[in-house]
Amino acid sequence: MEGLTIQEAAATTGWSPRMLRYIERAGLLALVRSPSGYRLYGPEQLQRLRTLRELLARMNFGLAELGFAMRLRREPELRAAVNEWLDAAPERPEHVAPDDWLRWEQEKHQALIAAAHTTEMEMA
Amino acid sequence: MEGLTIQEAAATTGWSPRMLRYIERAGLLALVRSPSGYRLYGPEQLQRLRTLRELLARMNFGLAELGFAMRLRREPELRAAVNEWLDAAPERPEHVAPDDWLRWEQEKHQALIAAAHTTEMEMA
DNA sequence: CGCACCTTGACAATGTTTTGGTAACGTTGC
DNA sequence: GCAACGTTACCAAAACATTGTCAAGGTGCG
Repeated sequence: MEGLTIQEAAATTGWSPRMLRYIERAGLLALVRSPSGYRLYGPEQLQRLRTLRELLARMNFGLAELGFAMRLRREPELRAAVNEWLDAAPERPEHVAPDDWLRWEQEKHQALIAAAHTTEMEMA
Repeated sequence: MEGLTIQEAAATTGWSPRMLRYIERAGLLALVRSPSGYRLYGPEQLQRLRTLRELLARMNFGLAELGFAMRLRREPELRAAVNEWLDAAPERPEHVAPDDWLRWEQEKHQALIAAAHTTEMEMA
């Protein structure tokens, strides 16, 4: 009785069973297993899964990116290397639009969104 | 004369001209432009591009991930949200293989590589 | 036992990112 | 002015991420 099965968890979190397995495999959620190997979802896991949904939707990124963020925490070498590279940024060009790249991350999506239906620009 | 043109830069860094434009657009490298709009690559940029290559190859990730790392630096809200979610990790399950997820990031590749042609396993 | 659930693994459809090519047009240098 | 380069903008192929589905087999329970 210690926890819901995958299908029940799917029902209450909005993820599909397939995705729940994917998320576990991605290392984003650790689960207890029943003696026979069934995944068991406790209240904490369920909460975490719901929060995860909001997080991805709200901040506009995906599981892969979150996985990388996790990697950055757990691999000091990786973190160091990435930071070192990013720190070396203060570029030659004095005249750089500092928020230029920001557009990029958004446009990736908007490009398609815009293509889909050309309306709905007011939502922003 | 202040800096190489894109094709010259490509030649000395190993990136294709196409990729050099992509990298700039991704906000990973800021460039000076000539009066007529030509991208100009100085020694620093060239060095940065070479370093970038090594970094990605050595730590096994891509431009998108680096872009996200950059996003994490520049968007406090994002960083806070991600950290908050990850901090809530100390899971129910006491018995978690701590390096389990690591396999994932690697297997992603191997899966397809193996599927491609079942030969050529010796190349590794 | 039988039925509905679970497991892993594979194959595939879809969506997105990465990368290349090409077209249309401006720049540089001889 | 012409050849060889640069620019942006677009289309397309390849790679990867996301998601579904199905097969083969184990588990739980009436």
